[in-house]
Amino acid sequence: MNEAIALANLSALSHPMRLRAVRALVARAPNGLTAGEIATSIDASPSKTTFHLNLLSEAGIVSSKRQARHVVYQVEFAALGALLRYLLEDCCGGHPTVRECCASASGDGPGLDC
Amino acid sequence: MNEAIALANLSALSHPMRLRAVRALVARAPNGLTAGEIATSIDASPSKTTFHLNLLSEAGIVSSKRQARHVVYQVEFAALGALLRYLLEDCCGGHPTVRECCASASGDGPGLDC
DNA sequence: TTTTTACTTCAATAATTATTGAAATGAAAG
DNA sequence: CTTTCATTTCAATAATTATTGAAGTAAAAA
Repeated sequence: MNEAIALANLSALSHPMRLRAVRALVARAPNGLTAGEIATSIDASPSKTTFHLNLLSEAGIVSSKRQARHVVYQVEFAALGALLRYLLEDCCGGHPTVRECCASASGDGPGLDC
Repeated sequence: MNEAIALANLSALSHPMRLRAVRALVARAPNGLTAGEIATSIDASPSKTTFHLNLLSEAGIVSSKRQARHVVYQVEFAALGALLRYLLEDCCGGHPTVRECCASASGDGPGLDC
């Protein structure tokens, strides 16, 4: 992970349709969803969906493979993990406040209002 | 944290100057930096710097206060923590792969290549 | 109280990003 | 081999975001 990749990742996630697409894919992991299913779930036209999925794909946040007439998209958890790690470690300097927000998400730390 | 705030946060971070400004502020936390020092450190004109700092400020990622002739900016770690938590928990569903990338950033988990 | 320093605002322009809808492609079914 | 389905591509347009530089504001120094 480096600045350029992190920026591409952040840009890719910073659009409502794309963030929703990612969440839909997370909900259906590890099987993924077809482009058409994603289009339906985010209520977007086919070309719009392709446009946004391409950005996510170029950023490495999703991958795709053709299956017969469908194209199945899957979320790349490792890419998201790398982005979060970069933000936490390289951008926030591993600051305790930030680290504890991530830790408290797993229910083990003290309850913070993150 | 909700989708709209998360999107504003992601947008705010997805510009090279803004991400660098945040990193510069993290490096100087908790004291912060003046607008002029930030401008110097990211090599930007005064108005450009104000423009970008305003976006970060509106997103809640930085705060500012006037001190004599200077305006001192500080990074809001809680906001960054809330964003990371939202991404980890609400967007990634707390998926182990993502969680472990954050955990391994603190050096305690198994070494993953995040 | 004029000048200097530090920063912000504003309006014009440039650049990037997003949307639209029609045409094209790839793959299977008839 | 034509048709249908699923998706992508493309070109035109719209919308948003970023840059520029000049003018304005706030605070302290001269």
